[in-house]
Amino acid sequence: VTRAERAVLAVLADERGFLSAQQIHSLLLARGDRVGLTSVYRAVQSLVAARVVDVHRTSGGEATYRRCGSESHHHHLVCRLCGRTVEIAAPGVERWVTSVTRDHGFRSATHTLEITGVCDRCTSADGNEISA
Amino acid sequence: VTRAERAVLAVLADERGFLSAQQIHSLLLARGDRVGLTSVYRAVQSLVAARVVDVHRTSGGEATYRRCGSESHHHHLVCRLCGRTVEIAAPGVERWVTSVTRDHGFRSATHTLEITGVCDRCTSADGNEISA
DNA sequence: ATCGTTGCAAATGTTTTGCATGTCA
DNA sequence: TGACATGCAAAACATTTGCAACGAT
Repeated sequence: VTRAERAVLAVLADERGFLSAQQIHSLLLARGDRVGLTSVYRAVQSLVAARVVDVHRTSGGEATYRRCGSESHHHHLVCRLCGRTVEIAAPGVERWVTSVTRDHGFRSATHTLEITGVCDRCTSADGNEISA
Repeated sequence: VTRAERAVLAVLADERGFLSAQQIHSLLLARGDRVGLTSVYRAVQSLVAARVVDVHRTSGGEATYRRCGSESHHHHLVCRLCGRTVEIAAPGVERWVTSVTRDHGFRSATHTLEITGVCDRCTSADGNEISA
């Protein structure tokens, strides 16, 4: 557990949305933590590997991060207008993936499943478009 | 409707998966179409704006594209060593996605599911390790 | 002394933009 | 001619890596 990882977690603990590495870095500097951008990138990498942090790719292509609600395997339902995210457990999907993978002779399989749509708030708030 | 747009659509018409801009460009060259990479980028941009093409961001951060409506919806099981790909139909997963999406009030949902592993050939061809 | 962490600078890879040229009505 | 499409080269952008210096055990 490195200093940079602790600092990144401290920032993510305060924020409930997704933050990009650069935003995390700016907030760290604002707090007075002197951590390099490189270390922020390295920290989020290992936090993601440790399943402590979730990644989400914005439509602009940058990776954004937030603290996981749970450390077990789960998937995301993401609103493509406002970015609101719901964590979803999918035991049935996990079982299906495991069996179909084995049926085809594959080993060491991993999977990613992401669902994007428009959430109820954005559906009713009509005319709202992505601005950024 | 520009020449580049027509060329990109022609490539996407043949492929049912998602292709990156660079893959589209390579396929165009292979076909004999002389189109610059820049024009491919500009073409997919306007095709996306026109809602003729769907975008998907890979976990690696690159944008991939496919023709809209060509939703012969299936998923891929990809060997991360040799690249061999098996197409998989997953009606159960589709149903689950639909219901969980609706339960959370989301509309216009799309999903991507990717499974990667090591296929039987690569497992038996011993000594092969992930190099990248 | 050793080993892991740090951060600068430089490299990488994707995508965008400036600009001069080509093309077609 | 005029407006637009093209493509090269260079820029912009997020991210990764090389490497030398640092700190703790």
